Amino acid sequence: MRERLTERQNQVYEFLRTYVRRNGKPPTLKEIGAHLDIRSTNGVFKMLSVLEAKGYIVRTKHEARGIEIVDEVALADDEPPGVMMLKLKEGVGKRARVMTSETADHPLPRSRKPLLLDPKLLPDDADLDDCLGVTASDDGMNGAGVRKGDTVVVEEMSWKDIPNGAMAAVFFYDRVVIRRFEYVDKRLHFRAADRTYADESARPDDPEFFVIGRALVLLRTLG
Amino acid sequence: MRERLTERQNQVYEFLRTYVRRNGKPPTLKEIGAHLDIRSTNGVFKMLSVLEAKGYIVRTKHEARGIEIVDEVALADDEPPGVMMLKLKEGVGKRARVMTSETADHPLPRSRKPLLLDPKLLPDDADLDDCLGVTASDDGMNGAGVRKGDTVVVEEMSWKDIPNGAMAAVFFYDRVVIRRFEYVDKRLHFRAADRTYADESARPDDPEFFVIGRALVLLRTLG
DNA sequence: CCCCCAGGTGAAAATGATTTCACCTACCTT
DNA sequence: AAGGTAGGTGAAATCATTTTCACCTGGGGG
Repeated sequence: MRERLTERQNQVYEFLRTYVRRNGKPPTLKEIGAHLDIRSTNGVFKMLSVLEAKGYIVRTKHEARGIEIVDEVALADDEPPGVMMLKLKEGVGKRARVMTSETADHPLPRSRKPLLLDPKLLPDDADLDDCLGVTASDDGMNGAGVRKGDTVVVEEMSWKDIPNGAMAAVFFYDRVVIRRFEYVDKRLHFRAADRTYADESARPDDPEFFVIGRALVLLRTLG
Repeated sequence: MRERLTERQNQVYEFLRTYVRRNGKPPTLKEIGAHLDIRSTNGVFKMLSVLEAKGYIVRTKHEARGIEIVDEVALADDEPPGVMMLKLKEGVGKRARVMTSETADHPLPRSRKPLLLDPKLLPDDADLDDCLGVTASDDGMNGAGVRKGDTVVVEEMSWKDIPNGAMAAVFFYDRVVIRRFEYVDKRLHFRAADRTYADESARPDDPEFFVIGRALVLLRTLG
């Protein structure tokens, strides 16, 4: 396993990844600095040196944009229990923000494999930076067309911001499921769309139920 | 249609594409020259100017490796009755080939709006260049989780290459629908997954039934 | 025959980008 | 309090790349 990155280092790393995906080439030190508010290219330079030392990137000396991102070979036991990291293609000019595990109230295990998704598929008010993909782990929303194994793009947000009746991704114990969300009588309600699955409800502070966010897009591999 | 390239120009263009795919970034003028035996970077510079003028690349002035390969999406000007063009992101560089109407036996009206899709979602044997997105126009596959309005990524292919039992996108009269495909008794069979929809069958040469291709991925905007 | 075009050569000028140098500031640990 | 680590500032030095300038070449077509 590679040495862990600090939050700041991870910000640089994630910026590199999104930049490359977006622009087809690595950024310059100046661009990295501009996006992460590091005024001196040397600050960036040192940061990259650390990333290289830890094995996350490889650089070529003196080469313009001489950065290569090293692909992590996902270990079997490190595999995501239903949550993967989504990288969204966005228009030029928008700033990438990194969602670290610490940002969420719950530690969400993530895959390092990004998925591309066209932002046109998302509603305009969705914040691209807060989106991630989860895998529905049951057939509780079969009646609404969401099946076990489907990938669902979720905009991470507090349950407070999810409108009643919207579809949400929820951490139930240790699995991610999709449910119709409702907040009534000071309780969170998770309604399944299948008779064989029971509706659930919980107090907002119940640690066994964690609302990841609003479900936006469904992706399914057919065949 | 873009102006044609001369042989030499095409060599440069193809080199750009392969370089980007292999290295995750565009080459420098010197590198291009080295591979194509052009000693002066200026020779390369002019060559690139031509490619840009003809619309094959876009450059950013003064930027190191400031080359982008342009995907052509030349399409009919009328809006889609269920078919849109899909653009697939491949590796780092963008790539899309236009499936012209002439390629298919049937004229497929297409939207000008490309959609990005991560190739990881597709099976390895699928040819990215043959993929396009269609909109399911009925609920005939509801039982299989495909609903009216869903976007389905289809790999264009002859019905001869679609395995029995696979999901396929089919042009029924004037609408695109998804059905389970089967070729039995010298007839094409299209089976719905909903009792309220009848199964259909047709002779291979029936002009009213045109098989667009194999259904690979489902995309649905939730909400 | 002459002119134009695709393709080039070479070198110098002008930016872009990376590296090095010399210090600095929190914060955490011993 | 001392020392290490993560993250930074600024400017100068150096190397990388692009762009411009001036001029060359060989094969068509009028």
